[in-house]
Amino acid sequence: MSNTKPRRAPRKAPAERSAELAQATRSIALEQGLSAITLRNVARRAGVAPGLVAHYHPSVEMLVAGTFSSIVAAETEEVAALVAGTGTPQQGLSLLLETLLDDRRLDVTAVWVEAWSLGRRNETLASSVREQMDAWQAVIRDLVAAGVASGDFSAPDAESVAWQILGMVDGLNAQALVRWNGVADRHTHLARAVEAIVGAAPSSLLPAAAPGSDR
Amino acid sequence: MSNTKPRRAPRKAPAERSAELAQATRSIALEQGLSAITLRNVARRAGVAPGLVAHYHPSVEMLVAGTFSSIVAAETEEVAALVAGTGTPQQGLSLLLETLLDDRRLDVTAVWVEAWSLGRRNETLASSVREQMDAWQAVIRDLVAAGVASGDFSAPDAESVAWQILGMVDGLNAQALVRWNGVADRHTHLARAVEAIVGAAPSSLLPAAAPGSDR
DNA sequence: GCCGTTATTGATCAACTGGCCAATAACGTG
DNA sequence: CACGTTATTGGCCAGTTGATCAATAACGGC
Repeated sequence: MSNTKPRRAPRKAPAERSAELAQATRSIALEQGLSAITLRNVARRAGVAPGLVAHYHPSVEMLVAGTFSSIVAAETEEVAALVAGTGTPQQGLSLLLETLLDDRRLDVTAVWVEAWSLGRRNETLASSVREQMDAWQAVIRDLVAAGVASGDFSAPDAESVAWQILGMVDGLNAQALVRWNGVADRHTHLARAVEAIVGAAPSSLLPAAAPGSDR
Repeated sequence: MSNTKPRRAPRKAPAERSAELAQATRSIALEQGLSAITLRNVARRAGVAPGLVAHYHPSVEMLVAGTFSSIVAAETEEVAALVAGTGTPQQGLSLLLETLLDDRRLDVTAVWVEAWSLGRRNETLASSVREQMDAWQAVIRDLVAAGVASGDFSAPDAESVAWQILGMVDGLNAQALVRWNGVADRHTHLARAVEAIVGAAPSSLLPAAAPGSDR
């Protein structure tokens, strides 16, 4: 009753308020897209006045770029950590492909695709996009290089092959964004394609056999 | 001197004016993106008053969707015709991959990527996107099916494989949009990957040998 | 407890958007 | 030649956007 109209947001430490705004902005980007990041939208979700958002982020362009980086960097680190816990390079690469094709990451894919477009008019964002693409490529490249070192892969150029794999994954995900239920066996086909370009043995990148079949 | 201020655009036949507006809109989309399609932008480029654009296109949403379809359908037909003129399925598929990775088509790729994002808020556009993706997939699917029929390919599911190839190509192109000079040997890697998923002989999809080497 | 610092507000501004419409003028049919 | 049709205009409206700023109020050091 009494707080149906909270006239003024409680004063908070800048670090705390800044974190709140960042979280509000991230959730908007994931739910409605990067282009839904406006001073008023962010302010409404955070429960503050529009001017306060501008106070913390004098430029919306930078807020968009920072939010993009925050979202995708978190995913990169998460997947990299996941893959780092596996044994052989084949298992690592297989798990990486399986994870990236997971439908639950479609919201992040949407952010990627929108960033590619918006980067055309927002140079700050474009720079962030290139940075984050480099980070992704490095994860894959290291994995491929490890496989080459162990003799499991035979790709002569891990750098180039990593870009190629990244591009394929992005394309398949973007496609799933529009035609979510179109393709069957995405993972199987992708695994075969990746085996070919990294020079891995056929079927060596297919998902681990069904649980219980080898025990 | 006399025509520095043409007060009024000459009255033209509706079909002619409509074609002019369509051309103006297409050029804007290719140069500045689909989101630059506004009543005033189109009017300025066509040399008419903003109201006239609204007169011919009561809904901007539909104008955007129509322009998207016009641009990408032209490309699909062009490439389909090009491929239809080749001999074997291998040659056709190889030429298709080579053509689609051509840097000169980046402006069309940008339109594709933006359409994927804008389709989220423009249902008319989203519908057009699905339609044009289907058209692309059909071209590839027929090519793969022809190869299976001739015994050159062994893909069990041309439908699914075609979607996969389309996704890969789109992803690599979108990547080139941002990192235009990043990857070397894009075509070679892609050809290997496609050979694997269509079940073609190794190197059978590489570009035709250097002129003179086999003659 | 006083006071400077600053977090927070809400209004305002210019610039843009799509859509609408009365007025104008050029065309083709009669 | 007259007249109805309609291509074309330009202004208007309500909505959105990012940015700015004076006013307010809460915090923390003294």
